Amino acid sequence: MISGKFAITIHILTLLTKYPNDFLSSEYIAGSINLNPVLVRKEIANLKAHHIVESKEGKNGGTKLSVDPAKITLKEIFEMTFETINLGYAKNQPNPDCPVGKKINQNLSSLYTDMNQKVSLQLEGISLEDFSNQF
Amino acid sequence: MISGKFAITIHILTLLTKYPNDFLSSEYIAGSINLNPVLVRKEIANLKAHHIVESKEGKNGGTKLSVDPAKITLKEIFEMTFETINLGYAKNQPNPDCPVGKKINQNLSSLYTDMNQKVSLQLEGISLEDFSNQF
DNA sequence: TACATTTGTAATATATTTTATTACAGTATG
DNA sequence: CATACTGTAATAAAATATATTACAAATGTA
Repeated sequence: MISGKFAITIHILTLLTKYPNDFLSSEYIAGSINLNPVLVRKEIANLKAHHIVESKEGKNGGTKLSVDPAKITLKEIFEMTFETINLGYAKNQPNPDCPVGKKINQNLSSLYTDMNQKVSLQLEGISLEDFSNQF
Repeated sequence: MISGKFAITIHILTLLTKYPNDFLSSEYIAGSINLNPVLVRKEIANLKAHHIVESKEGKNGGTKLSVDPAKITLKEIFEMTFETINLGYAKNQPNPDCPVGKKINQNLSSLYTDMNQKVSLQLEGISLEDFSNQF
C-alpha cells in the first residue's frame, strides 16, 4: 500500500537541493509541505540511515544534503521509501483448494515485478538535480 | 491510494474465465478469494457497469463473463478499478509561498503520468485470457 | 403457490493504516 | 545558562479498507 512517504521525501530532498548550503530545520521544511514536523523528522531519519543527508542537532541545527544531487536518482529515493509498485494482493489467504486461489498471489506478484522493472527504468533516468531543476 | 480492488477484480474475472459456461455465485467466488460475499458483489456491480459481466438474480443465479477474455486486457481491468499508479501527493495543501511547495504536486503529477503510460503499455499487452492461462 | 436460493444494496461496525499531537531528553550555540 | 534545535516514544485522531447484518426483490423448482 502506498502512503505519502515518497512524496514527502522527494519534497524534503528538493528543498535541500535548492538550499545546499543551509541546514534546514524540520519546522521550516514542515512549513513548506504543510505537515507535522515530527513526520518530517521521521522521514529524515530514514534518509540519514541511507546516508543521503546529515543533520546537526542543537541551536541552528537542521539537515542538509550529503550527496551530489546529480548523482542520486529517483529510483534510489523510491526504494528508500520502502515502496514498490503493486496493485494489491488478496489480503486474506485465498483458498488453497481452488486452482485460482492457490496461484493468484504468485501470478500477481510476477505481474508486479515486471511493473516495477518498467517504473524503475523510468525513475533511474531522473536525477534529484533534474527533478529539482523543474522548480 | 491503492486498495485490493484490482486484485479482487482480477481474481473474480479469472474464475469466470475458467468456468465460462456457469453462473458463479458470489458465495462461491468469495470462498476462493476468502473475502466477504458482499464485497464480491460490490466489485461485480462495477464490472456490470462496464458491461464485462452479466448476472442472474434468484435461485441458481450468479455471474458470468459477457465478453471474450481474449479481447479484454489487464489495462482495461486496471482502469475499471479506478486506479492509477502514483506514489502519493502532499496530502495537505503545500505552502504556495514556497517555490517548491507551489509546484510540487504539479511536478509529481507529470512524473506519475509518465509512470502510468509505461504501466499501461505493459498491461495492454496482457489479455484476461493470457492471465487466466497461467493457472 | 410456497419455499429456497441468490442478487442488490444500504446501514453499520470493526480493523488497519496514516497522519497528527504531545512530551521530553539530549545537544549545540551564543 | 537560556534558547532552539534534533531524536524518539507514546498516544490520539482521522481516514480508509474490510466485514457483517439485514432485508427487499428476483427466480427456479417442488
